[in-house]
Amino acid sequence: MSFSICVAQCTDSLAATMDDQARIMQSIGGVSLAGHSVQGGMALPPPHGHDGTDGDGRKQDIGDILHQIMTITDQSLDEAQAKKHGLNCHRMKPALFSVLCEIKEKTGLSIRGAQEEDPPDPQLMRLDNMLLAEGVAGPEKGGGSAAAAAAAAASGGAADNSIEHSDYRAKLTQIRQIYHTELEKYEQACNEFTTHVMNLLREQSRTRPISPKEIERMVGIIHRKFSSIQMQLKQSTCEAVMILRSRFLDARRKRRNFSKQATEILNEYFYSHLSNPYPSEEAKEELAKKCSITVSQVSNWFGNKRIRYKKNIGKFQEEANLYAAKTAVNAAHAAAAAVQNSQANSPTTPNSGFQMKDEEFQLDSAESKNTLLSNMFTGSSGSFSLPNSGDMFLSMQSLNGDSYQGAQVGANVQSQVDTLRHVISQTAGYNDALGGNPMYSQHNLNANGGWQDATTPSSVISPTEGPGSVHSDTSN
DNA sequence: ACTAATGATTATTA
DNA sequence: TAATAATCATTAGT
Repeated sequence: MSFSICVAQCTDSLAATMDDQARIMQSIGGVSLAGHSVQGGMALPPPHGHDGTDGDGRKQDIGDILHQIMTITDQSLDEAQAKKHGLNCHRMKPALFSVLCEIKEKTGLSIRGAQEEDPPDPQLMRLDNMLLAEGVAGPEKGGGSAAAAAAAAASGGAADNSIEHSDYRAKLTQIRQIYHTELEKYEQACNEFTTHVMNLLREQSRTRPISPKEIERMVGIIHRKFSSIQMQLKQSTCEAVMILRSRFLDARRKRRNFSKQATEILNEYFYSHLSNPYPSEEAKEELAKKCSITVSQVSNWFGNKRIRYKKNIGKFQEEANLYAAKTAVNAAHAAAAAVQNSQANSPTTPNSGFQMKDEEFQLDSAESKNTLLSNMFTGSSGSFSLPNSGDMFLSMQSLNGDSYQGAQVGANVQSQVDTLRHVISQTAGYNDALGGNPMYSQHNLNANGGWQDATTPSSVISPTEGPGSVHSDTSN
């Protein structure tokens, strides 16, 4: 028992100085023997047996033996081996052994309640889960930083974003590597230590009674000690990951403005779908591809744009006009191409896709304006009522704006557009000419309330109210 | 330096 | 769950 305590203490010191195994290994021999002698001292006479009643030579003999045991560690290894051999062959050895067995029996220090402790430590589980989630533990995913770098290189504009990402991953890999090497080291040390202790105990079992169960228990103690060290490692690894993560999150706040081209594309889509600026998932993907940004960036952009547009429509008038004109020109080209091809339902040019969309947009916006008008008259225009009252007529005019665009396109095209419209309306859930993607989300149908009320796609012709007009809203 | 613009994040909502 | 609204933090124009 005392021996096991000593070993446990040793493992404590081991936790402190993992690197100095040899020293610990050595010390364990010394301490254990010393501890043994303490226990022996309780039941047996002291080494030199100077109790006055000592008339018996046997006791002297035992005293000598114990003394030798005590001093065995002070001698060199060879000497000690020889002494040990001598002791083992001593005629008193079996007697001493049986005495020890008896003592052990009496003191009842056998393995009691070996407490098969295996309630998985909740904290350890938490740590494990977190490490697993963060990709530190568990299977290596992806090609690590190499794959990240490759992806960054491949995706052009998105590289900026990925560079930071790969940086993060590189650091994570570093942590991961350290974690694994340390874990391996611990494992190895644990095994070495266990075998060492087991050998030691087996060796000692020749001089004192040690049951296999005790050895097992000892191994259990050692393993528990090592797993507590492991937990420390896991804990500090978790901390490191958390720190890295927080830094990365901070870094992620850094932003870069999208390229002019990207904003152009996004704005084009936004203003040509002003009545329902909610791109479907597919549309988002396409926009993301075109702009070399991620889908979530597209979502962010539209979220921001919608809210900012709605907040201060006046401010965006100029922009709206600009893009409306642009799309009108596009539509004109597309329509012209459609006329030339006179193949309304098999659009092959990229522009024809736009043309269709524009057509749809115009329909939409006309409708939305109508609903808007009725809403306005019933007095349900919400926060925009005051500033928009002036825009009312402009909104009406913007209906003409459509026809204005049509006029721009050319009256002769109008009939063709009409046939197109027919084709479109006939083709239930028609697809985008570009990739067969449905460019309109279902929001088209059910988003009337929120957006269209607030939105007042104002006149393309008249840039009436300047940006600084009296919109009650005060932007930051 | 100050401010507007803008991309991203967070909390709330339907 | 996606959209909104508010807010943060950086960029960019003056």
